[in-house]
Amino acid sequence: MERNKRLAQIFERMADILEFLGDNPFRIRTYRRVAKILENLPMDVGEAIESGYIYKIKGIGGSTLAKIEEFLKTGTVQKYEEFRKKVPEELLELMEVPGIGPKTLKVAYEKLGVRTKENFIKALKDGSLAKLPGFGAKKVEKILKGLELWRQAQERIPLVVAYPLARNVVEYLKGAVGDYIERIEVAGSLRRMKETIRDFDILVSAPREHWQKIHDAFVSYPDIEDVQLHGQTKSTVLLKDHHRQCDLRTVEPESWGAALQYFTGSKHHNIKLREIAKERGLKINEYGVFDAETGERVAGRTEEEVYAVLGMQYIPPEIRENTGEIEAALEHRIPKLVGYDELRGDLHMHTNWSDGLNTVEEMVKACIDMGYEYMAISDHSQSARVANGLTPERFKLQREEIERVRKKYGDKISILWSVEVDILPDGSLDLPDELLREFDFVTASIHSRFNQDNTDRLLKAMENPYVNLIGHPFGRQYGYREGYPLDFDRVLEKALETGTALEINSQREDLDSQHIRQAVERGVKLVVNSDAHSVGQLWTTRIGVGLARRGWAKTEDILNAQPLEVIREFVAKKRERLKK
DNA sequence: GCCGTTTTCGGCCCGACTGTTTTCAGTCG
Repeated sequence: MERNKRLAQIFERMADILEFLGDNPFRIRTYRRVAKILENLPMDVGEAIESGYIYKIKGIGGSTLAKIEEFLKTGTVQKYEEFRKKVPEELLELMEVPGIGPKTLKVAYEKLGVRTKENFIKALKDGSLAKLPGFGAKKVEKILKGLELWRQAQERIPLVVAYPLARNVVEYLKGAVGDYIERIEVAGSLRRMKETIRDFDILVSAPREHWQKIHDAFVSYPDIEDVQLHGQTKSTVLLKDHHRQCDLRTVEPESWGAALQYFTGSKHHNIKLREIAKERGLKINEYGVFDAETGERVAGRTEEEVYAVLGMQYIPPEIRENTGEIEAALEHRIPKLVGYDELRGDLHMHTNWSDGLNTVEEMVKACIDMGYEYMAISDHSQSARVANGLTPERFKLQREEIERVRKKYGDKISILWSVEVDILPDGSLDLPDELLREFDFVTASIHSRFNQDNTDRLLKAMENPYVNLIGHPFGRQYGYREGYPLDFDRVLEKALETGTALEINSQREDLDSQHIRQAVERGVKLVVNSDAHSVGQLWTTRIGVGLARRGWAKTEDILNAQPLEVIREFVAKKRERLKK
């Protein structure tokens, strides 16, 4: 899949260059769309061509196909190589800066001879850009501010970090001006549960006479670094935490659904939606859906209404990426995704026996509060020395404590005795089979040698009859640490063959939604876990369910959305099948 | 660039805000 990514980058880059050159905007859009398609291709491009899959994709035409074939043959695209000579790479980077667009750069390039980032900043500061027609002091100041913002917001933050930050703002607003608010929701990429987040969009519906009070309260939020915009329909602030930009928009209640749909995006999803609306003689914007002829309002109060009037099934926010969901909704074949309230248990958490903060009893009480029917205590095994991993002897002592807690809380929740056993460099496990067979559920994970391809290591671990789940398969922490190289296709195949599940690790965001979608399509079972090291981290399974939904996972795809008997059966079946 | 039982040519999503304008261009989401 590396090739897909590289090719997608080429198309994205060509779009940037064309934008700079002032080319036909629709051609630019096409290139960007192609890049997006390639990124989300469920198979390698070469395979997509051989199998004929690619010919069925709408949006890939003759000349795109020729470029793809050229790339497969020569490793590059001639047209791209030509384009590259026309613009300094450094300038293209600046297009990501808020306030700087292609036209600004082009003027600087042509009128001032700017060729580098440094040149550009100099032109801003010495006033030479401000003198040009169409520019002025304020514009320059805005761009300088944008540069600073860009530097800080370079890094998108992981969803699991962003989520509570946005929630805090919402809770604050509810407390401060809740009486005036009819509805409030975080929209944007956070609502879509995208793996990483750049900024927050908060949407409020309220009668117009209260809007100003709501915006006044918003810009008085205590953890603000800077107020950038303070209007009565839209305000923008910069939060201190991670320098995130946070927008607030207010709309009339009759526009709530249309606005929520609009501000949730994604952009590609919305564009496609409007095309369809247009075909049907409708016009759709953030205020509602209207008859294109008469201007009469046909929908807008709820999101459901908006999709229904377009002849579509309701599309859950998590899959609004224009990767097939719109076509599916038109044909009413969007599956019912696993729900946020459907998790019946959490199968991965640590206690103070290894590197967790809380006792077994504290974790159990917290899981009862979460409303779980079952849970698994899964401390580290011995070779995880930094994590205070347990030797077989200490596991026996731990088991005795779990037995004691079971007696106390057994009527409220089923406590599984589990382990996160280390997969050693040769693919063998850190504990003997005689001990592994005693556990109710076994998760195996890699915690060493992150720089090598670990495919064979994982495959071997999956062949052990007592291993039920591979923990954080890619060994990554989204936004912080790239995972090791892995042949995911082979992992999926082996998982299916051996009856082993793969973990959606909520805090690490490993797997990501594309992997999840592949697993779901292949029929591999998944488990959504928190990997909590304290009671305060148990909530994060909400993130994992969000990722699962982004990957189109249904209830039956998620093992821990099933009754305990199903999990017991899953464990027994593998042991039976691979009996030694 | 792509696309088509209303088109193989002429379309291609939509609105707000800002700054530099006196009617609009550029940028953003």
